[in-house]
Amino acid sequence: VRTVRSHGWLQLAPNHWVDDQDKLERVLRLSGGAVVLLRIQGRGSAERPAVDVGVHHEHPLTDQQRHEIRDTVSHMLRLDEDLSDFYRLCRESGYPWARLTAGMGRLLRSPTLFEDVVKTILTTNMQWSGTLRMVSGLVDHLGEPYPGDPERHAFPTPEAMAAAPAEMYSDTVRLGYRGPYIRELAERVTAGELDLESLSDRGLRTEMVRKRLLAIKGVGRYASANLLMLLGRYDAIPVDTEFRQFMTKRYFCGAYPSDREAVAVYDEWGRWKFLAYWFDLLQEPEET
DNA sequence: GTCCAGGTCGCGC
DNA sequence: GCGCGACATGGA
Repeated sequence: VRTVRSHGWLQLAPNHWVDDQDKLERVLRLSGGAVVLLRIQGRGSAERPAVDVGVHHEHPLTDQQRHEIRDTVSHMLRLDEDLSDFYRLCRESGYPWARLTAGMGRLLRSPTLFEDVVKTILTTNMQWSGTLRMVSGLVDHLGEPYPGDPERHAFPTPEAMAAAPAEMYSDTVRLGYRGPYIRELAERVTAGELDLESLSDRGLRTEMVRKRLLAIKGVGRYASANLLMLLGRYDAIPVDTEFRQFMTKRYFCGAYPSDREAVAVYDEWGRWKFLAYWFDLLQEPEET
């Protein structure tokens, strides 16, 4: 479970991790409608990391398409995020994070916030296997196929998800009570009532972004904190069963702390609370 | 069968 | 603000 969690987003369709090659594959639908297959692989050293992106497409790519892919991959890997302040705090605190090296801490995210909101809602009150099943169902049934291998699909657009009949969610993908939440979200985004992607604006105040996220049906405290984390705002910790379990064991000798007490452990980390927790968790020896 | 998961909503207080 | 039951689904 811990291992799964540490690579969680990597496992959610249409992401596909090729284990023996340390490679991330993913079908991507470009804004113009072209559907391509990306193969993303790390390269270079720890000091000078680099990323190779292989693009598979029926036709030669235009410059605009190249730029879009470059921007998308950069967004997914958070190559533009500056974590140097967090690394500095780690050094200063003397925290025993021996394995922590520059470059860690860039948790994978999706090309769009829409996709991440959908996925986050599908993690709530659900075991990981259920999340995998539902996300795969959405991708397989509503995502556009990649022409080179029609078995593979992109993540569905809000339009495709809004246009799908309600039975698709209840009977085929079987989202349970989350179906109406997901459908309403897709409808509002499609109708232009809700501009999720504008929430990526770094100029917005975090409180403001949180408020907008909480206004989405199906997004509560945990989900909003998780989404803020995906947006590069680490001051809130998604308090879930995993967090509670870890904190109980790691800091409270098996006695259940309140959520408030547990979160307070990381108070000194200020706007980096989540990353502090994250590395704390990763440091913990793996179980089986 | 029963319990519950990487919670949230809609109540009533 | 806080406590509580309901909630679809599938896995343990």
